[in-house]
Amino acid sequence: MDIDGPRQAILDSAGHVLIEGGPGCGKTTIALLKARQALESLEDEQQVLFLSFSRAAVRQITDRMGGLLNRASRSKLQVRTFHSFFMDIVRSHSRLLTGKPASFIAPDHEHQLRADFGGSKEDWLKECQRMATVEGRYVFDLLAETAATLLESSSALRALYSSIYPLVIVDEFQDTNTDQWRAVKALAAESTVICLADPDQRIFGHIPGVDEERIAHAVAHLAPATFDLSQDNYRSPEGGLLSYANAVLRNTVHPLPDSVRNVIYATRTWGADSVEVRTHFAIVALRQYLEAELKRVPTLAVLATTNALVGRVSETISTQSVTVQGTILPPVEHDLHWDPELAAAAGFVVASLLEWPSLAREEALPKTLRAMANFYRRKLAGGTTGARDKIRVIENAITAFNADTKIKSKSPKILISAWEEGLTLTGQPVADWQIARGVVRGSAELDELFKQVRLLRLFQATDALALALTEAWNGINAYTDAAAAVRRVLASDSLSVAEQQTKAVSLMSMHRSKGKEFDGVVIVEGAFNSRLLDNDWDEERVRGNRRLLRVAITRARHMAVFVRPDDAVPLTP
DNA sequence: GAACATTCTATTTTT
DNA sequence: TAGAATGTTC
Repeated sequence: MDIDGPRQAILDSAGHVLIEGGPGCGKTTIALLKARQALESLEDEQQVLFLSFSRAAVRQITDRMGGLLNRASRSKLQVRTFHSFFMDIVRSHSRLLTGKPASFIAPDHEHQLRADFGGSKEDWLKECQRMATVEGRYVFDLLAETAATLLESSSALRALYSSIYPLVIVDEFQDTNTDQWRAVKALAAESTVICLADPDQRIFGHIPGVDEERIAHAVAHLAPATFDLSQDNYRSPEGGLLSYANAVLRNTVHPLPDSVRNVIYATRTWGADSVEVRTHFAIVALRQYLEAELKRVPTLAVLATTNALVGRVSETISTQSVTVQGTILPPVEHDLHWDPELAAAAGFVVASLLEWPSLAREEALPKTLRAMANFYRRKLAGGTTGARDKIRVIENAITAFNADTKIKSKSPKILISAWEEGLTLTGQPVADWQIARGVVRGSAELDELFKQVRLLRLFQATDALALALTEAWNGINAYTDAAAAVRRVLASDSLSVAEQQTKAVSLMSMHRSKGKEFDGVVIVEGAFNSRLLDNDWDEERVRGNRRLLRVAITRARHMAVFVRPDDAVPLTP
């Protein structure tokens, strides 16, 4: 990167700084250079703090750091998520507020507690507050608020953190929520703050506390030196992708550049011409094209507005597809970036089956049914209200089973007759897993479980699972405590794709793609939901989706392919 | 009380 | 297409 006029001015400025600019303009790079410069004048115990939102973003920044900073500098630059920074503050100082040592409630545990608690959203928030103040137990959502309150209420604490971190860099500043901003503001009293922002990448406005006016707040409160790098583009300088993305954002006329292609499907057809198969086709074609252009294996992202559509595409491209013209599309190996908890919950049901041969009927079946009820608890926590009925039905079945009265519902009946038939396991984990998985079929509920369990493969869990199960094999006919063994594997970080080497093809929601980049992206639009634009939407929602589209298009370095229904609304006039 | 059939509707999320 | 809401049948 050239250090031009504005960049030199950033390096020379002494007070708070606001750097604005679009995707690929080099905000992060100049911030890292600024950090490198600041590090030279720091005392031994002082560090530079770089705050971002997700672990994926932290990793991205850390990777970038490698080329710019030497080892000594890197160790003095703390790149962290807001959550981990706030968690440290709460852990170390929350006694000031509650007089109790702090402990934390992890998200999956919170889901469980939430499902057991029942009650409305407001009641649950009150309960979280109560757990925090009375018991010193914090759900993750309360970390920012608590840390901000601590920093605001204790000048000694502010002084302490500002002395350790004289320079604080805040990434994606436009999406900070009220509490994150309160904490930053408190630190800004004595530390220098650098905000990196792009108002047009504000795509989390729907989250409570995220405010359209955030950048204006910062300007009013910090009076920062402001720099605009929006003219620069280091990501896709030749392809016209950024200028097309900006035209989509502003709804202005723009010719379709060569680096943007459209694939159209018929709204009312299924099977060979469905969105999923057309997307499969687009992925294969784009991969082939870019591989020839770049002479290497390209990285691709498949993006949609909803996780549901992303999941459907994942399922389709996992197996061979046949297009309407009869072209055979091979399965595409890929990473699926989304919450694996539901798949894990389904996995526990299959795991419980692996214990069957060594357990008594009275023990085995309730265990499996409870695992099934837990699967629906997880769904309930995710917002599917219909899951409540399913849980009730399963619990009724457990009661009836224990009382030896007639069971009415279908899924428990299927499981019971599967038990009667007996399950023959071999000691080979992979084969046995498939045998057990095969039992989970035949009713709407079991089929749904089966679908979810299949997704576990996409979280790269199979190797770890097989290993854990090998150890759990009792040498005769069953896996001892298989459910617990599987739980250990799935609960460990082995499922978080972020930690692993990424595959060439990644599937995720557009929101998740923020801050990442790929050689090519496939942007998928659904026919019934997951629309990119819709004439029925109000202006606010259209503006929001145009920002989201700009983020999605600019993830690509070389090419973006749209898969859209034939009645799609044009992106530019 | 549970299953099945019918009709209507349709964001986004990190730790 | 999936999910929710509602109605009908056993």
